[in-house]
Amino acid sequence: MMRTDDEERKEQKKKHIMQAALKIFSRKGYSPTALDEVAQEAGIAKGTLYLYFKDKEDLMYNTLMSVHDGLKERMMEVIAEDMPPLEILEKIALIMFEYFHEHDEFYNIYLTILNYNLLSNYTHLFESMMGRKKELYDFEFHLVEEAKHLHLIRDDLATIDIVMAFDGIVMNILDQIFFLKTDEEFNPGQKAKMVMRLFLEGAGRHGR
Amino acid sequence: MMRTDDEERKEQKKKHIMQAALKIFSRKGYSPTALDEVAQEAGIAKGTLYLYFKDKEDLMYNTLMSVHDGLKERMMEVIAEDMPPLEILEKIALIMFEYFHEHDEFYNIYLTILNYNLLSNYTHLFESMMGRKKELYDFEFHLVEEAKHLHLIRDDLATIDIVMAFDGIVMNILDQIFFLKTDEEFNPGQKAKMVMRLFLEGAGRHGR
Amino acid sequence: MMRTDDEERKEQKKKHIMQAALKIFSRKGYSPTALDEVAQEAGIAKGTLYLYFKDKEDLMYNTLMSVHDGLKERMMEVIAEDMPPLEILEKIALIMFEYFHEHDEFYNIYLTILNYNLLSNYTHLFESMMGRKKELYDFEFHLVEEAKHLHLIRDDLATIDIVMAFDGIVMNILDQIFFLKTDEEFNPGQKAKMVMRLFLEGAGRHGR
Amino acid sequence: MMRTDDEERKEQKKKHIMQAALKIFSRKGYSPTALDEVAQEAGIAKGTLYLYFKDKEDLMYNTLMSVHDGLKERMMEVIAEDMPPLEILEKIALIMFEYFHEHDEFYNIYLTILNYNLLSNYTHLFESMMGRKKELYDFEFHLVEEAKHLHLIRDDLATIDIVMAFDGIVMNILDQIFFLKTDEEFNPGQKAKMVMRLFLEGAGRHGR
DNA sequence: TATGAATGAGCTTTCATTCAT
DNA sequence: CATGAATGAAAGCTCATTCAT
Repeated sequence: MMRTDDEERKEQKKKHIMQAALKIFSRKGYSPTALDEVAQEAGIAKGTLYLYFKDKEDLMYNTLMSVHDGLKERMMEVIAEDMPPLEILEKIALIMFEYFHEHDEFYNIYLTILNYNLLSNYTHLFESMMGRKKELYDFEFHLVEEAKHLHLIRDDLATIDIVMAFDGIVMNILDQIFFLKTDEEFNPGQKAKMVMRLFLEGAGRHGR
Repeated sequence: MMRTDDEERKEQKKKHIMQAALKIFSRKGYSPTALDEVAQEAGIAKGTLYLYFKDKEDLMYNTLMSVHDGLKERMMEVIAEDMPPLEILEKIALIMFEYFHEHDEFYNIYLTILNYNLLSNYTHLFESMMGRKKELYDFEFHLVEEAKHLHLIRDDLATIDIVMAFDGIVMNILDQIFFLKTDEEFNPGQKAKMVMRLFLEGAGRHGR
Repeated sequence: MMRTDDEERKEQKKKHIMQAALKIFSRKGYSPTALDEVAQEAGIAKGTLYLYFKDKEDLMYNTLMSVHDGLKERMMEVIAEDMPPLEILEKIALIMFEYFHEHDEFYNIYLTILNYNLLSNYTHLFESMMGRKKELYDFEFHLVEEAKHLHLIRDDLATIDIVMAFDGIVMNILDQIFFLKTDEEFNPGQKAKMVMRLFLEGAGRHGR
Repeated sequence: MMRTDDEERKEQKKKHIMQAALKIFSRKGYSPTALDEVAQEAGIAKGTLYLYFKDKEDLMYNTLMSVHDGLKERMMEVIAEDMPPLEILEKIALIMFEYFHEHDEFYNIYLTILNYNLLSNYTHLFESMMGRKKELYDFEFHLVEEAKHLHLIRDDLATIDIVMAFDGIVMNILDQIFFLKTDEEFNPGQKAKMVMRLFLEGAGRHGR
């Protein structure tokens, strides 16, 4: 089946271009990135970009989505496993840490995703990313609810607040890696455990 | 004193322009914002912008700084008060909630500030914002250390992690307002209290 | 008579402004000169320029003309004197050397005048300067003709060519001062004599 | 060799653009020339200019240099020939006359070159042109020195003055063509001979 | 399929000129 | 008379997009 071969090759090249795009977008942001530079990074002609992507926004869109797909896939595997909700939450934190630690360049873009508001010119991208984010929140929401049910999570606080707190801790610990850049080696597993302790037990010394 | 009057007026006009700039920058981000639009929003001619600001970046810079100054001032007042560290932390959360709730447009810009990486083209802005952010972290760091000393905060976790967690919770709860836009009226005081409970006690049901 | 006083004052101020304009125009040329800078140099507000001159071109025009008037006046005095033609020519050279040596800033502008072609956008200025230049040529033409008549100048060459040669030597010796900037003190009288020798006797060693 | 073909074509197009640029620059001077007009003259889009030249100054620079290269080449050929110094000087005059007569538009630009002072904003251009001018002067200086040695040129006058005089005569005779525009056909060879006679023998009637 | 030269709309910035004070 | 804030046309330059090869 030649067709499939061709498609395979095409898909491969798309990936190649998106890798280059990720690098540049992540370094400069969307608007300041010139497609010239992306093409150069990918080692192709500028015109070729348009054989694989409709326009600049489409390139950005696909790059973001594809890169986010990697994260999502890893998340899916976890969800599929039959584990207690709090362990899943820890896994989520772990995956975030691992994934971003492995994919340096992804991080800035991911923040751009979350910082969706500034992309509001680009409706399509905006709405898709919004959807993705909500998906994760929804899943975490579901986990927390389940944990509440199992009396693992306090039930005197709104689930949504708890979800936001969890997500906030994870994201900021991540930021710590990229922003503060402490010398010590980053250990995802250890950090995920720490996050869970902070998240579940709190920072206070209550009674202990 | 005529001089002062003139300067006063000039300062006033600068503020006026920055308000317009804030609106547009916050809606579109830096690069996609055309100064045409800012001028129109401010009700002035494009050329007039250059009487008050050196160039586009200078306008962005001053707008961000001035708007952040408002927040910083409020923070300063709190710092000046002689209160226990945990109450100050709560005050910080409160101020964040109040300030951003009052200043809708500020929020996106503030995220842009935090999402500093994408502004790395604009070194001056970048470094100033970096400095501002570190200032706040440093202060929070100091508070947490003090609280540890007073046995109010557990001492088995790194202070920096605790600070990041606190900041993360606050920021994400904020995001909730703007992103999730739940119908219920946002009550800053209540939210701040909730944040402190979550932060100090954790989300878990341990023992209770 | 108040009127005359007023006019006097006005004329004085015009001169003052033109002095400033000369400085800047001479430094930068016409187009690159910003009226802001002229106003600043003159110590007045930009708007004030328009009370004395119709527009930028008018300012340039008057500045050039007025400054050229100074030279022309000196020339006139010479013409008035009743001297043999060759001595008048030497006087002309002398005046050029003296005048430009005294008025540094005038020189560039004067070259601009002569380099009239590039000012062809500015028709009025162009034509006036053209007229001025022709006047001088005409006078020199007349002198050479007279000298031919007196058998002081060879008559086997076209008068116009001789005039152009004379003017060319004078102008280039001038250039030498400003361009080559030899250290030795510039002595106008001596240079004028030298020019006349070169002009009349030639550079060759014929027979001597 | 495809590569060479491409480069050839590119070079050709560059030349084409510079021709258009020369036309407009020569008509209006540097600052008043709008690139729009150059593009129109060249029959291309404005953006295309930037594919061949870094910016406006680069276009000006290359145009001037390339056009001056043509003259310089012709000069080089003469220098290469083994001729007596005075004949070389005559050749130089001849080349100037021929070259400028053939290249109408070049002349104004050339004056601009010489009228270097007003280009002092544009340092790079300025210095290069200054260098070119000095080169010619140096060569002429060398010729005159040689001629002095051969007792062809009087030795009671400074060589530099003689050079300036020669150059001045040539330049002003040139000006005659463009400025005075006498109807009679311009005959470069004849003019060059006349210049040499004037230059060597002088305009005076001494003894003859 | 791939190229990269060419385009031109759109941007930032400058500055001669005006006019309310 | 004098001011200088305000204007807006016009310039240089960039870059996403197209298209002939």
